[in-house]
Amino acid sequence: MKIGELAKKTGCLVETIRFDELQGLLDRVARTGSNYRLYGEGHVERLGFIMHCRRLDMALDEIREILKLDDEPGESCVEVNAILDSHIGHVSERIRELRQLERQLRRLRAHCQSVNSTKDCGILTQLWKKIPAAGKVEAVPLIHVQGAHRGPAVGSNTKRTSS
Amino acid sequence: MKIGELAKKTGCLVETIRFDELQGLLDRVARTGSNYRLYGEGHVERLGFIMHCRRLDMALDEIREILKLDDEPGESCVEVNAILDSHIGHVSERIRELRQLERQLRRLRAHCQSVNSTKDCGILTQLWKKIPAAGKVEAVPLIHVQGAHRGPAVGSNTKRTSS
DNA sequence: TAAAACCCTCTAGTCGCTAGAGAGTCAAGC
DNA sequence: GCTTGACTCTCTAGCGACTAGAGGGTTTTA
Repeated sequence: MKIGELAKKTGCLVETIRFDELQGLLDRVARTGSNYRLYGEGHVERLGFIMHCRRLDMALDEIREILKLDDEPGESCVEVNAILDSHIGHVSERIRELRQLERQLRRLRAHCQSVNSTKDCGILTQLWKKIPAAGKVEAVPLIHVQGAHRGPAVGSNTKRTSS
Repeated sequence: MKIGELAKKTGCLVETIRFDELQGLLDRVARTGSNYRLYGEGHVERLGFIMHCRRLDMALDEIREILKLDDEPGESCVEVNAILDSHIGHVSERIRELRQLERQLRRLRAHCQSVNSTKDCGILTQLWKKIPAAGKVEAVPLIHVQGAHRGPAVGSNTKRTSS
C-alpha cells in the first residue's frame, strides 16, 4: 500500500509517517518505479505501536530504544521496565511542579478580587515585587510548564556557577 | 549600566535580555558610541517583572499583554484578571491530563512485574495491541505532555475532518 | 601593550511535529 | 488523447522560549 493508505489505516498524517522514517522509527521501505513508498501490513502494526507510545507521551528517544529492545526477542525486558519507570517518574514530577505552580497562581490571583485601575491592581503590585531570594537564583528550582522531557531553562544562569 | 550588569542584577542570561528586546518585552534602549546597550534602574525592575511572570510560566504573549495594560495606569485591571484566570485554567487542565496519563502508564507498568524475555513482556504485548477505537481518532482527546500553552498535536489527522 | 573579559550581530539548534512550495505521477472522465 | 484532480515526492520553514556558538569589535586590567 502507498503512504496515504497507511495514514488512513493508522489515523495519522502522511507527514508524520515520513517524519518517523526520517527519525529512524520506521524502516526505509521499498519504492515503486516512480519513487512512491510501499508498505505492508507489518508497517500498520509498527506504526500503531509507535503511536501508542507517543500517546503515552514517550519521547522519540524512548520509543526508539523500546523498539530496538523489542526487535531482540531473546533479550530480557528489564530495560523496557526501566524506561517506563523513568517516564512515569518524569510525569509524576511534572505533576508535582504544576500543582505548586497552580497554588502560586491562585495565591497571586487572590490579591485582586474587585475591579481596580491597573495602578491599584493587587496582582500587578505583586508582580512588580522582587522575587524572594533574588540573586540566588541557582538554588531555587525553577518551576515552569514544559514537556515532560525538558528540564527548566528560564534564565537560570547555568553559566555562572561560580560567584 | 551595560547588559552584563543588568544580567547579574536580575539573575538572567545576557542572551535572554537580548531575546526579550527582540520580542518587544523590553524597550530598545540607547546605545553607547560603540553600540553597547545602556540600561537604567527602571530596566532592572521591568526585567524583574518579566521574569516573575515567566516563572509563573506565562507565555510571552500573555506577558506582553499584561505589560501593555500595566503601561496604562488608568485602565481597569479586568483583563489582567482574565489573563491570569485563563492561565490558571491551562495549568489545571494540564494537571488533569497528566494525572490521567500517569494512571494509564501505571496500568501499563503493572503488566510486567517480573523479568521476562522481551517477547513475553506484558508491557510490550500491551503496546502492540490496537489502541481502543482505532480509526475514530478525532473523537478521542489525545493526551500528552507539552507546555501549558500548546494543545495536543500527535498525528491527530486534523486535515481529514470528513469521511 | 597584550591578554582577558566584555559586547555586538547573525545563525543554528532544541522537540515533535505541521504546513507549504514546487515538481512529478496516476486514475478517471470527456 | 487530454484535462482535471488527487496523490506522491523532496526540501524548507515555522512553532515557543530560549541556548549556544561563530566571528567580529571594544574595553578593562595587568
